[in-house]
Amino acid sequence: MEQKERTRRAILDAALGLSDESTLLALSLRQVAKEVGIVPTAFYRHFDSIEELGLTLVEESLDTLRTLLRALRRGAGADYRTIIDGSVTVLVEQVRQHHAHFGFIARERFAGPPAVRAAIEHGIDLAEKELAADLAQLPGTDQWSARDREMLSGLIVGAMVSTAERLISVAPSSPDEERIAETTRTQLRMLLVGAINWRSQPD
Amino acid sequence: MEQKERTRRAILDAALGLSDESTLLALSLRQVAKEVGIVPTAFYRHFDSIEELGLTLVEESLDTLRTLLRALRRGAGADYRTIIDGSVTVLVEQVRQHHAHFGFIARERFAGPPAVRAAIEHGIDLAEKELAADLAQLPGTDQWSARDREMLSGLIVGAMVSTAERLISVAPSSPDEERIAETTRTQLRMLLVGAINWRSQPD
DNA sequence: TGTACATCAGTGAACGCGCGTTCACTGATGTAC
DNA sequence: TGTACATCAGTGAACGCGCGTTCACTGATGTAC
Repeated sequence: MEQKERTRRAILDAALGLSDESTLLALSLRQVAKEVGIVPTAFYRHFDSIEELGLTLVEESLDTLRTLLRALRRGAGADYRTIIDGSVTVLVEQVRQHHAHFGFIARERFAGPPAVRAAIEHGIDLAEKELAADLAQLPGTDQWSARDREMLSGLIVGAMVSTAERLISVAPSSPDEERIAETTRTQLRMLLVGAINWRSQPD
Repeated sequence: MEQKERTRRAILDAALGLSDESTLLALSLRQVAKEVGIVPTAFYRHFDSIEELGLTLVEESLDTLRTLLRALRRGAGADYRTIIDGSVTVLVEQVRQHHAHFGFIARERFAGPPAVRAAIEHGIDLAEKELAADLAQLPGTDQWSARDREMLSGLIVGAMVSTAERLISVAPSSPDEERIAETTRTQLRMLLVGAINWRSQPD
């Protein structure tokens, strides 16, 4: 019974690894089976199709994303600078540890099978909405319209996503990684300066 | 001679259309030939491989992107609000007219063949650098460090890219399209408020 | 604890199909005189 | 302008290959008594 779970895990890992330099849509069942070391037909003992496997990987990857957001939220309450620095550190750490998952999301978000694309878009939307709700608890933004908070949330998530996309193609603990992290910190600071001064500007 | 050019164009358009719901890596030469209405082997009279065809499409798509940036630059000199509103209008217009090209870039940026990915990343980098150079001519930012201007440029290009990605999956001239445009305008305004107040903040 | 039986993960042969690529070809278009 | 010839875009048959999926199977693992 536990052997079955191990094979299932191996299939998921092989798919994650193989799709790394292409995409789910270009991935064949036989390639995956070969990589795992099972005969092609054994694949069907675990998944109905490559697409179903893909949806499982989306869930896993979105779980990783949610873990990231939860970790960020835990840092709230401190001053802006501390929040930002901490958030970026957590982001870098997560991308380093779950490299394959973030790469998977970046790739399949626009190039995956329709059901996979939809699931990812839904997950990102949800993340933006949750962040927007959290923003309501920060001093200053609590008096904004819900719409304005969603916009700021969109900008922040956008900056995070594009940072994650950059981090993926860079060696862990490299000078490149630190440069990207520092750029993101400064960008988020600039962004929050905008948010703080928002509404005090002429409309 | 002109017939050859027409077939070549038909191949490019067919590839653009077919890759729309997958990616270059999952696209077969025979599918393209069938769509164009030629025999598979005739493909070789125009391209050596699907990948070479892909690189041609990257060039075309990046050309579209550069046209967009040039149009944006023409609007500079006016006040911020006018620049932003005009830029977003141009962006929406371009995505509407060159839907296939922007979709292609979004998809192949992370999921395409390595050479295609590299060409797209290089094109976006270039766009960011050019925008950063333009920013130096605006009052206020001209006294920033080159690094800070690159960061702001990164944020703006990032917001533009993510807006384009959203626009792709939405009907032209729809209420959704207008909603996305308006969100982007507000986001860019917030972002520029941050830029204007930058450096007057404690460091 | 030992035995008899059921379950089911993984096997291996076989299928028809679409793939990229080769090759010798045909016949329309473009050029030289 | 008319003819003879060269070029080369598109054809069609053929190849070997990897694909997803079917099926009847084997033998290890897990369960009941």
